[in-house]
Amino acid sequence: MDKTYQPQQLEDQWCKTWEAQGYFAPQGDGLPYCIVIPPPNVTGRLHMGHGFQQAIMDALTRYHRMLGHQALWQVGTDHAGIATQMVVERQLNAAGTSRLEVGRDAFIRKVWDWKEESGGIITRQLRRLGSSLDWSRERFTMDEQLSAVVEKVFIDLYDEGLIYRGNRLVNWDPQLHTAISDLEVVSEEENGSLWHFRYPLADGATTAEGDTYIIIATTRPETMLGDSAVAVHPDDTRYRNLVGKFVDLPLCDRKIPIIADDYVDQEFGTGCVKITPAHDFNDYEIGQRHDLEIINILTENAKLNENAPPPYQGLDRFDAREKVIVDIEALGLLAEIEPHKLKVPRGDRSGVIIEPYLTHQWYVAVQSLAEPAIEAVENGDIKFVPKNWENTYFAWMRNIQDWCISRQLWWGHRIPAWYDDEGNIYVGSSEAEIREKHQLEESLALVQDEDVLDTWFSSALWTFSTLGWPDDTEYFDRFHPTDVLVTGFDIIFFWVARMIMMTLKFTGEIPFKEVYITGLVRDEHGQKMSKSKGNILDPIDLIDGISLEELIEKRTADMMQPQLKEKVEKHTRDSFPTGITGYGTDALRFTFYSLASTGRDIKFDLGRTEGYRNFCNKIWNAARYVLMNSEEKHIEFNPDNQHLSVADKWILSRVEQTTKTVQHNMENYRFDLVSQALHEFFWNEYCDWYVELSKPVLWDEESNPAQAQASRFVLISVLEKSLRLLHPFMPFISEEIWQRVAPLLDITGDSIMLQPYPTYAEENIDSDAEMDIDWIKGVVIAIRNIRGEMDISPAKPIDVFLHKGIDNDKSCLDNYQQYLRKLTKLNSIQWLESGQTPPAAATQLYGKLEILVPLAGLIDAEAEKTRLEKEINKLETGLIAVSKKLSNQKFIANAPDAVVDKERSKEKDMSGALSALQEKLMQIQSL
RNA sequence: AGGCGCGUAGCUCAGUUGGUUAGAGCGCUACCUUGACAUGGUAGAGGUCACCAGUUCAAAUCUGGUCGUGCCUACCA
Repeated sequence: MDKTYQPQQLEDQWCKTWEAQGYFAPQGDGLPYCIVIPPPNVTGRLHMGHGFQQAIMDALTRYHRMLGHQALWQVGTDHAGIATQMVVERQLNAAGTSRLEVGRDAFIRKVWDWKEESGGIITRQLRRLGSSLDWSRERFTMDEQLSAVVEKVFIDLYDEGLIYRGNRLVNWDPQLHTAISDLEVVSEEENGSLWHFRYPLADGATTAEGDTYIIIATTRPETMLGDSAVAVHPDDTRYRNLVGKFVDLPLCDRKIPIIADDYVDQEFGTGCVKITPAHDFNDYEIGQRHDLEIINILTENAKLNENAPPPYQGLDRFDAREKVIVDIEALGLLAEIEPHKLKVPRGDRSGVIIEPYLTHQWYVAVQSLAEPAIEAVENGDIKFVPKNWENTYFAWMRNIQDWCISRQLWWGHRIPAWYDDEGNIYVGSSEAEIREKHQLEESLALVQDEDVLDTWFSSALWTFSTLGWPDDTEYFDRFHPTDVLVTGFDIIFFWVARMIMMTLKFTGEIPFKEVYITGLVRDEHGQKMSKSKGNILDPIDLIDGISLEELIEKRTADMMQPQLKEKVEKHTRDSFPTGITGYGTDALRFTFYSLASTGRDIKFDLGRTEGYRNFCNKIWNAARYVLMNSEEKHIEFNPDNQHLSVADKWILSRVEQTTKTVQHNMENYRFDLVSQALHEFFWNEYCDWYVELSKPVLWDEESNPAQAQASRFVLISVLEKSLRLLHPFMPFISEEIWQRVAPLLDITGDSIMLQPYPTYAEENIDSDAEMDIDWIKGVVIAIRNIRGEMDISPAKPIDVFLHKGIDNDKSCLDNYQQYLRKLTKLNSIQWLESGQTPPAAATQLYGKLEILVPLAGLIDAEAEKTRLEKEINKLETGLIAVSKKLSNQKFIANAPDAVVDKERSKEKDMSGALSALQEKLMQIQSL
């Protein structure tokens, strides 16, 4: 083995081998265990959030596979309608053409080409992470079979009346020319203005105060051209007399009514609201209530249409706004311009301001679907982890709106609906089928709906469509409901809720038993990672490493807003002045686990990745040590208990305890605690102590061959077991080392990933051994402490005396002297009987036992004095706290006996130690 | 405006049903290349657990409030 761990060399090869051998497919006849992957965008790239979630799903899958379950991690990708279409459109634009120019069929062919070309990127990245996905069952939302399910679901829901076509206001993206759902709109606070316009009262009416006009306020002045009323509150005495009268709408040559509606807030502005039913969701509602005219003044590009007065027709909405303001001012009707903060709705893809826009769209009536979906979580069939996310789910589900599922795109599942000349709607799987079903004449022309379905519509069917429902139910029957869904809280509404609704509706089953909601990975400053912020990290770059220049190039390429380039470059140079070192997949994965606690934000800390790369190196070198000491040596399997040293028994006990901790925390999805337990065990127990304790035994084999052989066996078998414990989290290094270690134990098997996961066996816990090793550690640390604090060269052998100990201390010294000698470089260690007088020395305590290093020639009495004083001081403060507690009668009376006893013995130990140290201090002072 | 979360060592975070002298990693200081590992070893410094009340024999932990901070939902034109 190489002297240092070099992940790049071994990871690639194992990815390929595992997959080629078919290890990722479910095997055996154990309990089925299934996770479906949240399908990433087929033409996308992996980001840190993916990396994090893949790491978790892979750990779960590998863990269950090793537990003997039939583990299936179902893989697949999503067609990502808008995102993918946008990319291809941009390519066409760059080539000087456009979607409309090439036409629908050719465009869709181009998208498929792009999918073929780029679709492999993300799946290659997934493989690099070591994800044990069953690639033989890879699915794509636009596959024939999945598309058939989409179609069936649409038709069935339509036939049941749960899908309908409606003409209402939607969120319209004027750049992408499509409707989007409420969830795809992000509203951010921005600075704007509130314009106050005077609307003259018609027919000589006046307000209560005698004004001939009323003042309305608006943040979108151009919409006044579509006003069809002015509303006031019915109780508002200022305007009560005006209700039923009219205003002359400026610039429009139109009279519009003044209506009363309690939607109006009397306190805000003047208490008069202009009502534009075609361009505002609230106004639309009011329009419905009062039967107002709906005047659409925009085209689908958000330019003013023929319903606007001629001077404005053809203007862009923002140009129209400027002109309206100028014209109103010219008429002397501009009362005031007030700075105003408002929430501006923007499309999450395009970033442009969304317009409420009246169009025909398809909707799912979700009310009846929502009820059972709520119940499934209420009654515990589906559990969220952490549980508090259930509140978020309930809050949304109980106030759910019908789902707009049509998108004015070309890339996606085309809506299976046809229209005749008279606008009749026919829904079915094909034109031919519809003609037959409805007995339509050949001469009747039918035209298919131009639109496609929201990508989330097909994603909602993902658990059952990927498993073969409804025709090929072998996998569906075995693996559905799936065991757990691993996803981020940002898509609880988009995806999780919709999956629950659709799956219950169509299969009668829940889609998954648990939903593990992960935190969101943020950058080192806690900022959300996004392309426009330029703080995106590609997990592959942390694995392989990347130079600063390449990273800048990557982050600034293909930006939607090129003006941000400079900022992104600077930010990148500040964050990674020397680029990023490659840390390997195992280190990256372990970082993710260590950060996977219950919080909702995960600040990614590269320092931890480096730490875990070092951990890998530690594992690597511990294995080197084991192999170097085992090669060409006789290994006695299952040695007789009598030949096991206390260290052997101890490490066997510790690995057992670790197994228990891992198991317990895996059940609760506490990957942070799992990784902590494994790290702690392997580094601080196996490497720091057990390996060191094994040295004196192995290096002195002649004097006790049976014991050396026993230790060698324990050394190897605990390493082997540790590798199995580690494997779900660090698949590559564990496999690489296991391949070399397993043969020493005559373990047959081609891969660690198919080996059994260690399970807890209480009989291996040995508390006597643990106590004795604690003694050894305690004494060793005491001696090292004196060395360190007294600045004694590690190279200098020293003499140690033990004094005032109890019987156990004496027998421990007798039994474990060789360990002490090896670990602390002793010249001699001697037991002083109670009658013997110790020399002047530096002192440490282990319980009652005094560990003494004589001053002679080594130690500065002043330094020891300072050290003792510090120690005494610490004890005194501790003792005061304990005594105070014990002198409190209420404490004695109320606290459980165990707690009181513990405090009592603590007091005894502390005061014993205190007086011992005080005595030592006096001794030193008297020198 | 409502809802949720967070505030523990310089940094990133643990702390399970209230009972430890409050922990880990990184960073920092000193010493050390000794036969697995300098991607290392040994020792050490560093926290009045945001603040204020309350419950309790006992609060980082429970309750209320304050301040700070982040997110989500709904929005006033």
